[in-house]
Amino acid sequence: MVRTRFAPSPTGYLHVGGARTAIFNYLYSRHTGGKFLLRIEDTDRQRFRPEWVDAILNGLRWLGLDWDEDVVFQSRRLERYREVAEELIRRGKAYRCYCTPEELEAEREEARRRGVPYRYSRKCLHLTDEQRRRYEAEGRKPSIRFYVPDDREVVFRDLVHGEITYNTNDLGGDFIIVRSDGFPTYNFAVVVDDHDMGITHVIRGDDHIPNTPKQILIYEAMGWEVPQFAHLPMILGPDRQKLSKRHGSTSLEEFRLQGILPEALFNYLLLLGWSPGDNREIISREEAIRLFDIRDVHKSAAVFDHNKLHWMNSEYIRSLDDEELVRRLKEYNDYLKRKGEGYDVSDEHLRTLVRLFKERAKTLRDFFTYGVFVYREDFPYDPKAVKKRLKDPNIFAYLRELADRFEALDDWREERIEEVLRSYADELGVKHALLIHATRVAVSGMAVGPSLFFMLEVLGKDRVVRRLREVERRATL
RNA sequence: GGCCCCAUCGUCUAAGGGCUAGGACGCCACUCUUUCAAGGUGGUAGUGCGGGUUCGAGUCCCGCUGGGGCCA
Repeated sequence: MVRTRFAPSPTGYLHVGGARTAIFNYLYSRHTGGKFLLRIEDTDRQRFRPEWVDAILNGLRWLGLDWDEDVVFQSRRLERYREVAEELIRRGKAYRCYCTPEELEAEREEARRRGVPYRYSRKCLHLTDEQRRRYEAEGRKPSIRFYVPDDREVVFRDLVHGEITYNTNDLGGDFIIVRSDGFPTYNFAVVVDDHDMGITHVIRGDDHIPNTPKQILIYEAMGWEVPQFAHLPMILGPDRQKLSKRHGSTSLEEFRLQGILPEALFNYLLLLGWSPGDNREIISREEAIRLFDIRDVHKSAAVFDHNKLHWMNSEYIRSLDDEELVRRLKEYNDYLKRKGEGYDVSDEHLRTLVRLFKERAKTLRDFFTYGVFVYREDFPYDPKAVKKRLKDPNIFAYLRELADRFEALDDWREERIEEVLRSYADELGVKHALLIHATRVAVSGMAVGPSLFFMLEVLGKDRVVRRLREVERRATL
C-alpha cells in the first residue's frame, strides 16, 4: 500500500511550490489507492508560528486536498527522536560531540584558509569516559553526530531522475542529528517520521536531493527499509530564480484573494512538471487521479506563468453554470469580508453580475470591479470614457430625449430597446454608434463592457432612465 | 568554491532512433461586432554548442557552455 505525505513547515502561508508538491503526493496516493498523510514540521522554534498551521490546513482544504489519518506534529515527537538517537549511539552509528561553536568555527576557518572543503574533524569520536565527564562538568551540552562512513557510494533510484550517486566523502562529514538543545535536525527528524508513519514514497522538491544520501545512511544504520524517492522540479520566477514574493503572488491566500478558483489553480499547478501525454490542458481532479503517474513527471524546472493561470481561471469560470457561479461569488465575497474587504452586494446583484460578465471575467474579482455600476448607484465615471464618448455638444440633450422614449417603452426587452435607440438615431441623422457608446458610458461609467442592449435590459428600465437623465450632472463634475 | 540536478518556441509542454518537430498560454493579423472580452481563421517562434554511435539523433554516449539547488 502506497503511503505518501506532505510535510510543510509552518513558517508562512502555503506557497505554490508547496501546494504543487502536496498535489503530486495527493494524486499519487489517490491514483494507487493509497494514503496521503500530513505532517507539520514545527521544530524550528524561531520561525514557527501556530497560526500558520491553520493557514496551511485551510489552504489544503481550499485546494480540495483531503488527507488521511491524524496530522503528525514533529514538536510532539521529541522524545521519539531522542530514543532513536540513543539507539544509533548504542549501535556505534552516532556519537556525542562536545565541541563548542567557537571550536567548530575555528575548524571551518582552518579549512577555508587551506582551501579545502570543510568536514568535521571527528575530534569527539573517541572520547574517553573521563574526558566526557570533564566536559559535562564544564556544563557543556553535547550534540549528537551521525557517523558518516568514509568513501562509500550511496546510490538511489529516483522515480523522476533515475539513478543518483553520492560519495559519502562529499557529505560534509559527520553531521549533527540532535542539537545540543535536544532538538533534532531536519534530516534526522524526517527519517524517523517517515519511517514511523510508514511512508513508502517520499515525493518532494528536488532541492532535497542533496539531503537524500544522508537520510539513506540513517535508514540503513537503523536497519529500516528505505522508501522510494521522487524529486519534483522546482517552480521558478520569470527570472529563473526560485519563485519568491518579489515575483508577485506566490501564496495560496493571495491567489484566493485575487479570485482564482481552487480547481483552476489545481489544474494549472498539475501541468507544471506533468502532462497527460496528449494535448489536453483542462483536466479535472478525477481525471488527474486516473491519469497521474509519478514516473511521468518532468525533470526540469518550470517557470510560473501568471498569465496562463488567469487564462485557465477564465476557462473554469465560464464552465460553471450560473447558479454555481453565484454561489462561488458569494463564498468569495464572504472570504473577502473576513479579510476586511468585500463588497456590499445582494444575491440579485450577483445574479446580474454573472449574466453580464461571465464571458469576460478572468477572476472572481473581475465581476466586482467590472460591475460596480450594477451594485452601486454612485458608481464612478471613467474620465477617459467620458471624454471620448460624451464629447458631442448635443449628447446630453440626446440622452435626455432617449430617456423619455425609454420611459415610454412598456416592453423592456433587448430587441425593443435596440429598436427605440436605433430609430431615434436615424431621426437625428447621427450614427447609431454615437448613441450606443454614449448610452453605455452614461449607464455604466465605462467605455467597455457587455453587449449594450442586453446590459440595458438586465439593468432595468428605471435605473437606465434615471442614469441617462443624471449623467450630465454626475459625469461632468 | 565543493557536490548534485537540469537543458524542445518568450512560457508550460508532446514527440518510447525513422514527423513537415505537434498542442496550449502570450503576441500579431483577419473575422464577428455597438465597445471590451469570448468565439472562429491564419500567422510568429524552438531542439544551447562541439564531438561521437548509427543508414538515420530532439531522442543514446562524452565534453563544453548555460541555468538551478544544497552545503560552505
